[in-house]
Amino acid sequence: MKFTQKEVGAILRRHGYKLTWQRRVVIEAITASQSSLTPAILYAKVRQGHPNIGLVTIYRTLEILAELELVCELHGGGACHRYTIGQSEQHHHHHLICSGCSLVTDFTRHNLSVLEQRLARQSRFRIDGHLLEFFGLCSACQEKQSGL
Amino acid sequence: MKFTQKEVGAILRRHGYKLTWQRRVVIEAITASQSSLTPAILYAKVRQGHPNIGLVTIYRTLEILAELELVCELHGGGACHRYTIGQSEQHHHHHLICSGCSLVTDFTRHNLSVLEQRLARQSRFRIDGHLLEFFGLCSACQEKQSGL
DNA sequence: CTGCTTGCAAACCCTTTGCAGTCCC
DNA sequence: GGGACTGCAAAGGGTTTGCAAGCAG
Repeated sequence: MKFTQKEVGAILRRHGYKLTWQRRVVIEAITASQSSLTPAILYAKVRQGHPNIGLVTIYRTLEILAELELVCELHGGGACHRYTIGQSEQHHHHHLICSGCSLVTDFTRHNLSVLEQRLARQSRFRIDGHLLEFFGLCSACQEKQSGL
Repeated sequence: MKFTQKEVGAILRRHGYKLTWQRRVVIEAITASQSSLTPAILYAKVRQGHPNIGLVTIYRTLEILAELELVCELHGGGACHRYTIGQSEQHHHHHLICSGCSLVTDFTRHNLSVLEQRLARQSRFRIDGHLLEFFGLCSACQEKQSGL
């Protein structure tokens, strides 16, 4: 399951970070969004309800959330430097990203450890991590496209 | 197999691009490198032998090479915005990247089409592509690390 | 109250663009 | 010789930093 706003806040405080209203608002915007967000988009969303927040705060909050692995950074399909809310139960999940609306769907089923072990053996690498993303068009965006 | 300098040059000309000495030099540096390169690193490498080349030319050449899919853009393990030479025989290959020296090893064995079809069915996405990278330490960098 | 946090402004990348001169084909 | 290409300089966009004021705990 994806992190809830409350969980994220609690983890922040557990790590000694203060829960300012600015951070609450940023966290709310991220957890409420089904899609991936750039700092600029997040800034715009947050500004709608809270015009006094600074862009710098967005960057600094995202930095903390990424450090605590509460958000995931996305890369594929031109989505570089976008963030989406993380998963609370398991770390090993991957993303399916819509190129149209940036909707993010998580999937966990696929296990890459067999491949990882074979690659490590063949290449003599010590493998520390991987990045797996799929991108395409979600059903809503497919309909929009065919309707044009 | 990875593209050779000659192949890249020939493909460029076939697509109507001129083969200037600057482009030759950039292509030589990329094909000769076993690792992934940022524009800045590539610029520094090329400058060693050719101090008059401009950084702008590096960017413009990389743009063309990326468009023709002669180089691959890497993302994982903090390697965002790095490039490595592409593969001539098959398009479907993935990368194993060393976090220490940026060495890139290609692998082709793994087939994601089964997973892709299942995901497409479950999510109702039309899947257009994917990104799969592994990162870790190559054997040389493991030895360096243990020697410290 | 104390020190972390914020917002502003400025600094600081990295990357792109405009333009006159150059060079490949 | 002509049009694509290059290099310089400047503009542009995104991200980070310094600092005084503000606020959570």
